[in-house]
Amino acid sequence: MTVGATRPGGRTARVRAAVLRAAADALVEHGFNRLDLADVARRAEVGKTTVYRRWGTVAGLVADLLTDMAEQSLPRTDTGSLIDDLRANARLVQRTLVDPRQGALFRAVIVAATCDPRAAEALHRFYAVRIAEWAPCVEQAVRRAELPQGTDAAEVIRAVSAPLYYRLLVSGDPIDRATADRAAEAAAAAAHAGVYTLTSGPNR
Amino acid sequence: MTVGATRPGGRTARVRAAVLRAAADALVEHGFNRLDLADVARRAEVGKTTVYRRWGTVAGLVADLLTDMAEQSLPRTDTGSLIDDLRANARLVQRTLVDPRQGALFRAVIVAATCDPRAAEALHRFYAVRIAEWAPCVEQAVRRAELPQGTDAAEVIRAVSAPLYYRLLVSGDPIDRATADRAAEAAAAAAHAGVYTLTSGPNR
DNA sequence: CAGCTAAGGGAACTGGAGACCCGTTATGAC
DNA sequence: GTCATAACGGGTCTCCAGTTCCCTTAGCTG
Repeated sequence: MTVGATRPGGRTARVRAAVLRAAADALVEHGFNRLDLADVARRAEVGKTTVYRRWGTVAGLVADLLTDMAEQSLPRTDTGSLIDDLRANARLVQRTLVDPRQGALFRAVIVAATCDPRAAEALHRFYAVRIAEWAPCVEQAVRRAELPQGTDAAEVIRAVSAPLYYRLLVSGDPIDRATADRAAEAAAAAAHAGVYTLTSGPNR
Repeated sequence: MTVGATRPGGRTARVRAAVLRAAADALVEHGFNRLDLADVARRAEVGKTTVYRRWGTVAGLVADLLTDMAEQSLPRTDTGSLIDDLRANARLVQRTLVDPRQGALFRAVIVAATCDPRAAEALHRFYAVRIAEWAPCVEQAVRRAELPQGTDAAEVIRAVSAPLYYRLLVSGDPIDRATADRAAEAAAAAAHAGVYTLTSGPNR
């Protein structure tokens, strides 16, 4: 029974993988708003109809791509020093955004998120996962009494990435290693000053 | 003579103003990638052909809109205290991004910049102007010896905005007044720590 | 291994964004 | 005032993204 059950085996998964890979390629080449689902289908060697039926719109496809991206994660460093961990994180983000393929892909998915609620939700989940992954290095610094009690770990991690994304999307300034290091140092300095404590304001 | 001279008088300027206003309205309502130049023409009560001829593409229109936006500027505060100036700046940005109309417009123009080089250049000019406008309050703090010599004023101002734009575009977290104040305090703390000095790294 | 059906694929169709043509209007020079 | 022409505007055409139709293929079940 339950004849109407879904059928996730073999072909379906293969098609999804091929289409997502093709979608990433196409996003890198043309960007979000020049993306054509027929082109994605051609690259994936899959029927155009299939792409339209399963994902419907460009934004829907990007949302699925983001869900897929959230699942594959990079291990964080754990040097035992807050500033070194933050610098490692900043440099990882910097390398990602500067990389022609990855950088273009991130720009594209961020654009998609501003255009479609599903893509936005997928993007926010993606970053929530990434931030949660790196938060422990701040929590450990608090436990080591390197940072004030009650420091918002997620907020510190966000503070590291923010200047890099700001340059990528807003100001257009170059994103070099020095920028990444400065972002990490700024976040550490602000955290030390107690700016990111949850309960109260800064204790200066 | 120079009969072939351009003709910027009366009608041309009126048309430009009407089209730019209509474009902003349409961007706020539909966002960048759902924007239709024919729809803009209708709103501006202007011929569709005119819009296509003068601006060509959606991105070109947005680039011109940004040029126009860069010209009208808001006066900055000058309280005589770095943290108060930065807080005022942060709150101004916060109010702008949270405002339904302004927030949507900024999202749209940032999206446009990721899709088109001309729009990107216009956006970067826009922010260069805004940052240069607020840099003096940091320079004064340096002169008052509130901040280390050689502090990169523009970088401090960017640091104030970055967390707010990061939330708007990337993480999707709410952008409230507390966020703005924290951004200002973090930038001030990092600047005090010497993170933004041009010549060397941090002097901690 | 047989058959049921979920999922994929080819091809024709359609609607609307954007390009083009050519007549009309208003600006600026004299 | 009048004339040359830059700029506007309505109507029409084209082309392709997205939809629909219906047939084919391949996963699961027993």
